[in-house]
Amino acid sequence: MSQHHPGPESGTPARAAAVPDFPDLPEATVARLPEYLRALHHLAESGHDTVSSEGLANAAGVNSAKLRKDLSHLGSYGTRGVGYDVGLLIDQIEFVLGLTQRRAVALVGVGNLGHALAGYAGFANRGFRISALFDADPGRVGEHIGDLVVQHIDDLPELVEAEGIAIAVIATPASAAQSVADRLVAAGVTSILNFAPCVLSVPEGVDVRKVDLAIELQILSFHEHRKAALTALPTRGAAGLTALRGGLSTPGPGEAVGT
Amino acid sequence: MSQHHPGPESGTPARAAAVPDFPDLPEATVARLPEYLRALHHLAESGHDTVSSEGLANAAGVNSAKLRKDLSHLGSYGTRGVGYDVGLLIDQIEFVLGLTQRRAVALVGVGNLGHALAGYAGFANRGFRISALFDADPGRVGEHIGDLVVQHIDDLPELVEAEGIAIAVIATPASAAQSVADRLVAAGVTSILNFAPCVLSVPEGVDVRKVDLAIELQILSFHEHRKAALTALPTRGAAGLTALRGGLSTPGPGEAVGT
DNA sequence: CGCGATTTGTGCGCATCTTCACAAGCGCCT
DNA sequence: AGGCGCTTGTGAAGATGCGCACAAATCGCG
Repeated sequence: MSQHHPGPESGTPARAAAVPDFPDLPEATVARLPEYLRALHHLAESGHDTVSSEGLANAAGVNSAKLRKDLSHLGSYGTRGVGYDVGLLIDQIEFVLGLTQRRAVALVGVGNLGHALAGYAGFANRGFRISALFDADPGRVGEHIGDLVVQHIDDLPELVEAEGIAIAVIATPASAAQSVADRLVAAGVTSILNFAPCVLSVPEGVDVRKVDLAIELQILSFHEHRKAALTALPTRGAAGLTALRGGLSTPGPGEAVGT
Repeated sequence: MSQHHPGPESGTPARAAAVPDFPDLPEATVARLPEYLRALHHLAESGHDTVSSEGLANAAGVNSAKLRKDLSHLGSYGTRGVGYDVGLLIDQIEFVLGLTQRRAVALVGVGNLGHALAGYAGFANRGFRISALFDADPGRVGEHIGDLVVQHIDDLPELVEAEGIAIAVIATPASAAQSVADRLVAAGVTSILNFAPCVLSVPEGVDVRKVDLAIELQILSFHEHRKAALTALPTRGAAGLTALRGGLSTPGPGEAVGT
């Protein structure tokens, strides 16, 4: 995974326009690159050297035209008539995402969810290293989780500095989240992943992404409600119900609905 | 969600827009309603009876015009010159989201993450009840978590039927996720929240939402990379760096960077 | 009873995102 | 060498979403 991106100038011919490599990608594209990356690693492990846009698009669950346009923003790394070089594309995407070196991440809040996140192998496998755990509860400080020890949140500044942490995860109750965010920012953290169900207010220049598990379920609930209304009401809707409940025998060509 | 059909006229009356209670909300609106709902409950607990679009928009972290447009899709539940009735709005949103009755949810995969999700209070507080836990590992079957007992996944069909489960959460390793999804669909589940880092293929009519924790971090990593490039390069960029790292003393009026 | 202050609901232009469709490029085969 | 089939990269059209700005509606007050 820690493959090196091609040398600054050597190797491939000069990047079109890529001055210091900052293509200013559309947000929608950025959000999909990690999915492509995961699919590419999977392909690489299966022994594929090249892949067509159609093949990669399938593996990533998107439309092939969209995938090509996304990749075109990174530069021209495909070969017409052939496809994309899997290894090269992995390197390029990892470079753009800033994953050429493993990033240190702090995790604040070692409760129910925090414990699970601290032990989640998916982070370690995909470019990150949980470098420090924090909690405000003195009863939890000192606890060992994996090969880390829970620190008191007052020690945040020193550890952020020492470990070179720029990204933090908040897994505290909502009531504590804003205060924690303030302290993280004060300590120098510039990106926050927030699992607490609340809105965070942070200074300009700090990025916040939010994951709210209940919200995801509520969105699904809406669609359940809608499906129920559609199959119950329309007189000609009987076919709809049959299709819904009966379609299970053909799990093949369905569509996964993402993000 | 599940595939819009571009062919408007033929086939089903797809454009029939308004089923009595079904406003055909834009997806973007649906995704925000839960956030409004959370903010409204918070306001209600603080004793507010009414709230202006500006106030609610602040609490939910969105633009007030956007909020008004979102709510207008539900109908006219505001009073000009006054604002929105908090209680009424809560009822309306909960109805549209299908939360008027607590929904039963199945959780498959009682590993690291699954344990945390099973114990997550946020589900219970916001319209859901985890009604059954499943795992494929016989070593885990029978384990007590909260007041539930882990069932073997072979018992899925009976319990889905008995508990009236329409929504399921997948918290298994990626390698098992597709197979689990197939079995869920076969058992009658029509909405899936997938925590496994892989693309699920499901029949039409089944909704899938995906939460990939590593992807969220990778998106943040991209922005970190970009910020680093921007502050390192421009000669006059010293100011930018100062602003970034030094802005901590004024955590007040900042903006959360979303979506 | 009418007026001004306030706030909703929405029309409209702009931006972003998606999808189609096709020319240009590449490798292979004859 | 030349033609042929395959795949990329992209222009353009369409869809969706966003936010401004303002008319319409309501309340409270003199």
